[in-house]
Amino acid sequence: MTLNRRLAAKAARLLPEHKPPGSPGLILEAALKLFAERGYAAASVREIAAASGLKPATIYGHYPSKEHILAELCRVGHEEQNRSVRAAVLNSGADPRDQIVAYVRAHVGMHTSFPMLAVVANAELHVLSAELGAATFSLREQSERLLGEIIQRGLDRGVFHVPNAWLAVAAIGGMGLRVAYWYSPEYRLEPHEVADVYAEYALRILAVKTDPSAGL
Amino acid sequence: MTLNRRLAAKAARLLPEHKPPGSPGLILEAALKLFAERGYAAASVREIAAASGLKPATIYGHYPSKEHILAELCRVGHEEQNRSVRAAVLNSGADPRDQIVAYVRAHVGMHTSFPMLAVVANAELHVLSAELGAATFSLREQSERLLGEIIQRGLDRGVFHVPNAWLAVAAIGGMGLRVAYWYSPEYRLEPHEVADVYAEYALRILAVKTDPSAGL
DNA sequence: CGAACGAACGAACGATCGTTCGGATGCGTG
DNA sequence: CACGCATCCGAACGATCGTTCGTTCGTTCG
Repeated sequence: MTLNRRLAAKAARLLPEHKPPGSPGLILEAALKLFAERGYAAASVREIAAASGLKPATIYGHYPSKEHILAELCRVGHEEQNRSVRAAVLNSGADPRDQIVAYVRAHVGMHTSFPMLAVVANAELHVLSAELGAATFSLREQSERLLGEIIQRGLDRGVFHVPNAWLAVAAIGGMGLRVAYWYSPEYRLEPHEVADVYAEYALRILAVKTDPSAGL
Repeated sequence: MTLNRRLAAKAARLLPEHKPPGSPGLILEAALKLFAERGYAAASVREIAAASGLKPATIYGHYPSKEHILAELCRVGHEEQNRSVRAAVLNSGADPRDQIVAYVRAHVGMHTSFPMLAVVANAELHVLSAELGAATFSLREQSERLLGEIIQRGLDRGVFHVPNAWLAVAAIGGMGLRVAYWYSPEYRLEPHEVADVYAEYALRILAVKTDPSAGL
């Protein structure tokens, strides 16, 4: 179970709208897999090239540097996460409880659907220079603030009960983040099962009074 | 807030009982800081040597390889974590609820007290060969199994209510893990505050019926 | 047909990597 | 003083790193 691998997922996955056509897309996909499995610093441009069916020199015809490839992956990952949770919350009505459920479901869903993208976008982000990471930092802050605002609204309305809104953000965000490392499609658990259970956990953390007849 | 750093902590911390005297201790401490901030692959032996006040060649008089230094840090980190949670649980009586509180408090306490050690021991573990990582893997599995057994006992006794014990382990463990990345001693939050709140969150995740008069 | 162009490549650049080796230095013990 | 022993270091090893340069190739378009 606890194997000597960084994450359980074995295949890189990139949405068509985030994967440019042709060689740039192949490069991005190969880099995603290598960055996720070995880490940015331990993955060489030569390995990325080989995995893309190209030669190292060709990479630089499509990306100015190795760091730019990482920056693109981080941006894409955070963009997908931000887009996902924002859409989910907007579709969930005005009740903070529904919004939390929508947010956590989308957040966890992102980490089960794109585990490699999530791992790279979060664990390798610190490598980026302030300039190359600016877009990603902004997206990350947006998502975090959205969760914070939902929780604050729930507190103001008296439907949530936690001593510290920020600690709830950290706890709910943190447990979702970790999913990307252990989730594998060949698991006994379907993505929606994980998402549903984690959404329930989030409600419990926030001490929402639930219908006892709903059972476990 | 969301700065371009891997973790918020700024100083490496190593318990005296885990820090060998003399140069080996200095090397271990310097490597801890560099591995935590930049990652194992991005930190060079020359940097570790400079930070220890030594020359690169001297490192190899105390450790056979760079990987052995990481292996030692991972082992120390997981040993401290394992020792801490085991002691806490043993001191907490037979009630699974008390055991969960003790476990989570110790677990979170480890991540606030030794954030760099926790980050390195968890995020860089995958680098180690099966041989060099064996001791660490064993400790990690022990800790995880202990948490799983506590939760299972609580389920059997009917004091916990979750649909899936493993998902609860993942959620509770995951939210604690993440603390090491954002916690900083210069925060407004004391370590015990974080630990107490997270212990409460764990109880809520497990749907323990608490005294409503206890407030938030 | 021939000019223009983007994509891909072979080869090499300087830099840095982990690591090794032989020797210098200091110190406690005979 | 002479010795053994551990510590430390200067210098260098081969390997690999990210990146660049000049060129070749196939396609497109006038």
